[in-house]
Amino acid sequence: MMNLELSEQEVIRRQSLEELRKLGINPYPAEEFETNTNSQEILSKYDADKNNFQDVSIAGRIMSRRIMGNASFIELQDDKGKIQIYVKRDNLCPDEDKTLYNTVFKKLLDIGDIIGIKGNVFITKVGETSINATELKLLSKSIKPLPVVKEKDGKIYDAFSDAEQRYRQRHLDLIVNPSTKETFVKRTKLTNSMREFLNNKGYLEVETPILQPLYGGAAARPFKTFHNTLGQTLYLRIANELYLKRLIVGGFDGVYEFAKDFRNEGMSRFHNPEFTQMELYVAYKDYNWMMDLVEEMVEKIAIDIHGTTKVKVGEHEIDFKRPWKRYTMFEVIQEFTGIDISMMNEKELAETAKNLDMEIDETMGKGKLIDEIFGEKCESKLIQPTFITDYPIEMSPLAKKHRSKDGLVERFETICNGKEICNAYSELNDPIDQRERFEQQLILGKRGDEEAMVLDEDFLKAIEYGMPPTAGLGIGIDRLSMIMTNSPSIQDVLFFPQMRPEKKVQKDDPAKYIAIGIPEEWVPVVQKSGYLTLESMRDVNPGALHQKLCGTNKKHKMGLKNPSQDDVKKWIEIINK
RNA sequence: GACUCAGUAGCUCAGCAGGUAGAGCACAUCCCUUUUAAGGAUGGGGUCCAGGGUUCGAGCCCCUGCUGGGUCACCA
Repeated sequence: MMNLELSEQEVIRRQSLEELRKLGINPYPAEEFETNTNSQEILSKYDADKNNFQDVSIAGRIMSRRIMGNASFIELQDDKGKIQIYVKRDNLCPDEDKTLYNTVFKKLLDIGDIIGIKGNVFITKVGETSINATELKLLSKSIKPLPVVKEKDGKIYDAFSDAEQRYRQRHLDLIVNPSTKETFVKRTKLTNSMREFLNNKGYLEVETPILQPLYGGAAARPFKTFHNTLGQTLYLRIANELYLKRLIVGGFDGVYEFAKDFRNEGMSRFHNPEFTQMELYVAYKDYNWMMDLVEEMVEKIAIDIHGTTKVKVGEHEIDFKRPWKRYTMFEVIQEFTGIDISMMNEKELAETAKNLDMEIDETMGKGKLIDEIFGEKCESKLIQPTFITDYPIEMSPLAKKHRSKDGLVERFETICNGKEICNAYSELNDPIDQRERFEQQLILGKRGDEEAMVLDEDFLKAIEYGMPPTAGLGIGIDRLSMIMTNSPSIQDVLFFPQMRPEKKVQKDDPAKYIAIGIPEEWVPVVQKSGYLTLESMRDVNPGALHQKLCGTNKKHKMGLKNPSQDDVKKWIEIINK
């Protein structure tokens, strides 16, 4: 009997599975299949004159098949790429028994199956380096057909491109779209390169709590959870800043963490509810020093990934070569608007913003207005990596007051491709000042600012013991990855971006059908005919239903004995009772 | 959250002026036998996202919802 839930191709593959078993072939063998090379190595190092690679063992997934009489070609894809396998009947089956070729290979294997191949490398008439298979072993049977993508001269045909499917079924995306794999390899190179850089400087990689009794270190709304044993509300961290600073207080001079942070806010091309930041704190340094470090580090990353400081991103070429431009906030605003706002008071700033066609409201203070003008008129125009320094104090409750400029803090952000990629301060280590800044945040919070920071008594206590002057940095790994991989969306650099869960179709349990007298074997037929719930059958015409059911039975060659019209009528009567 | 576009075969996509649902690849059967996104022939495969409405008749028109993309807003 056919399984009505499955597509025709799935049914055929399951049948193949059974036939393989009948032939004594385990479609899911347990033992190791030892490989001694991979596609990339063969393609780059095979040399016909040297006659190397004459005893290779390789494993991977069948991506295409061109089957002919007694000689066929398949494309095998492994971790590193694709290579063509030449399968000739008499090479694979030198003996009388040709079952492995005629039946197993030709009939029972499919695109998507994972196989092991042993053989020797040669170059075909057409000039393609290939493996002549002398052994073929099924390693895992695929019972769901893969999207089929073809490619010629770098041109992709029938691409698997539906964004929803690519994100929800990332495994398929990875199998079928080599560029997806490349993106994630680059992302890992990026973090490896950064980690190597920081380790070489002697900084210590640490881990700090993700579940925090208070959330701090950034302005954002948190995810809230509950610990049963402690009977306590906990928050997923929005940042790890306050914990890393405690470690600086504790006497580490340089600590860093690659941190997954969580923010309960909107999602977009640039925002995922969980994202990765690298935060670094170094004692006895200031923000000027940190700018030098960022330049050096990101330049190295670009070279490690691309072999050059120049990276193509969308329509732009971004050059990470040091030194990068540095502007103060006031300078950059003057550059892009022609207006010097450095001496303006709140009223004048509001006036200026209005003249620049910006929407403002009364609640905006001086700092917010400056930030808005920058965000609106400058940020998106900064394509090459650029440091913006000296932010208004209102926006930065954890940054040290500027050594010489009133009303500002020692803070910089790095803007690249029109987006912020890092944020850094000379960290505030004056405990009295810090307390006052928190208190100002509390006032904001009471006024309804949901992102205002909460006062962390434990943290204050820690820095009261004395925190050395410290430079701190947060760098957005996802955003930097987007730039380094030329990805337009954050979803492209996260293996499993957050998605709304797929809604399941509502379906009644078979028992409910059986309870009203429908024979068990008819339940799938009824559901296949479109009646997924008993309720949906309430108002149907019994005659029509009878016809439909018999039709489904016939169409799908179920071979069931049709119910009588009376039977069907009775079912509906029961439902309507 | 707002606006906007989209959802049709396993995959990529057509479909019109409302009139029996199409192509290529994939799949099956047969022929060919060193091919390169595609050798040839034949064939099977659809809840046209869901639910309502208009209509003699809806994949198409209208309404509601679901899911996704894009832009904007909050934000990194």
